[in-house]
Amino acid sequence: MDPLDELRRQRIEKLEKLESLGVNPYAHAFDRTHSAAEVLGAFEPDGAASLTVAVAGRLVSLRRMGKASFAHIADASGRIQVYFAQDRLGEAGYAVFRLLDLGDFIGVKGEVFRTRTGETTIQAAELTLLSKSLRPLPIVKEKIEGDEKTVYDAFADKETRYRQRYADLAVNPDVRRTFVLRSRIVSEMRRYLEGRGYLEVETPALQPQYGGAFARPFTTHHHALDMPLYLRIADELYLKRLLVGGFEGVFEIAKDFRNEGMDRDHNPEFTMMELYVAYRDYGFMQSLVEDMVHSVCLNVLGAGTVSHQGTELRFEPPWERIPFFEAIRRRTGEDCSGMDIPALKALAAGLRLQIEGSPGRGKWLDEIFSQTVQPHLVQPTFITDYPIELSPLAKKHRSSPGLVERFEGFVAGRELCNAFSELNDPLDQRRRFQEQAGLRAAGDEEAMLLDEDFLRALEYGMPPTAGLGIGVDRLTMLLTDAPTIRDVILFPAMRPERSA
RNA sequence: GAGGGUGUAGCUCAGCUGGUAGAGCAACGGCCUUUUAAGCCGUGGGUCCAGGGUUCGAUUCCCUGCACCCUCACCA
Repeated sequence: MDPLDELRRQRIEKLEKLESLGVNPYAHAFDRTHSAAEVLGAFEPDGAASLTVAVAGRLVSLRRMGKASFAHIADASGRIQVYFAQDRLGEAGYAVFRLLDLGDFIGVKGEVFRTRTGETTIQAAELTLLSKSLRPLPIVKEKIEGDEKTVYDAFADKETRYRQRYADLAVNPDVRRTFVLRSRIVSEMRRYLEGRGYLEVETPALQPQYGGAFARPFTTHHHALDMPLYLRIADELYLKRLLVGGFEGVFEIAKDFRNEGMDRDHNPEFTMMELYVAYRDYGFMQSLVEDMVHSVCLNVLGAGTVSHQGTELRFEPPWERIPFFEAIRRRTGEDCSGMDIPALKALAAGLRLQIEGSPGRGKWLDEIFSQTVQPHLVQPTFITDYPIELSPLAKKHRSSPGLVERFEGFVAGRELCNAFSELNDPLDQRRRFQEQAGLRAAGDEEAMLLDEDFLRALEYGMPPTAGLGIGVDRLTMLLTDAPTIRDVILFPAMRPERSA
């Protein structure tokens, strides 16, 4: 027999014994009076009144000693010790206790006391089995000495932790904490924006034509309409349509899907917050971003700085602003702003950079930037005023020809956000799309598609608008000190498991 | 996509130069009513990732495949 099956069989046998004792191994509900943490907070060892509580949780440690035992149960708030003694529970109750396994969910009712060694503990007067666990969780022993917590043989196998996140969460409280923080980060962003009058909206994830970013899409097929559909790679073009419609400030927090490589910064589906506001430009948006991110950091972590992978990141505004070409000049000593493709190619060769195919000027510039500048952008920094070739949806710079009013925020060498004064000139937008069509014809699979409906909307008229996209996963990585995006996505994309 | 690494019990890991595998925890049985990595005595548990090859013999050496991890590339 499969050894795991043997462990499961033992537990099923116990389950059957429990049923024969009249115990329902899968109860319908249990009324709690306290969480584990609340018991610890409420108990006054020297208080005159006794404290009787009902708590529920998963059995995570067990020390059996004949007719009395100690155990810990864990709920979302933490863990608390429970003392099971036959003379209190009765023989029938203790018989049920004997059939419990680590991992079972139980409810316990009883008086709180303090043990000889000083640990606040519930003396179980009643025990209710809430859910029998049939498969051994990698529950681990812990030793707590003062503030020192030692975990023995922690459940650490990354593959299993990602594939079976439920087990990871059940066993590793720090993982739960990360996802609580993620929720608070999103919640704080939402609160920040709602407090300033922005309207949260939902736009299509299934789109007849994708756009708003450079990426290959996931494609699917609508049977009833017998037509291809694409999962969105960005929200941008739909949100801008809403400004045509008269909304003056909208945002959307949603999944985007990009059919590309995966690494520690990329998951094929990821969460983006996009924001568009009328009558504003990218300068306004810079202020908004630095203020919002600082505010989120402050409200979620209680400080405006965070330690990320050993580096202290300081989010207090203002963030440094460096124009794109200036940033390259500082790193390479070269001013690329006037360079044509051969000159850029020569510079790239000098830097030992290579690009496959026959890239355009934008691609060369981007490559030079991302190799020479980006890794050095550790503290929050805005790179501003990008070359127009890189930004077909951004408005031309008001004073510098060849540039657009665009900025990207970088933190810890990673792109955090992308924003611009939105292009609202429909004739210019059409020309930019046509340039993209040219790149596409030349083999650039990620070049943008011309979107006639979007152009129609722009022709009706879109007010001057500032737009923003922030990577929610990346922001979460920064604020939770996560080294990889997989640590901030509950169920990250994985190759299929070998059939078990 | 390239290079490197890893894959052994439910979990964490040993296993030197080839001779069909060990530990701790978990599990099972026994003793134990204030323990806390509880303790003591005993027991069971393995397709050594998969498939080929070399060999008398492969967990070990070679090849191929798969998964995961790291670095680089791609993904601006």
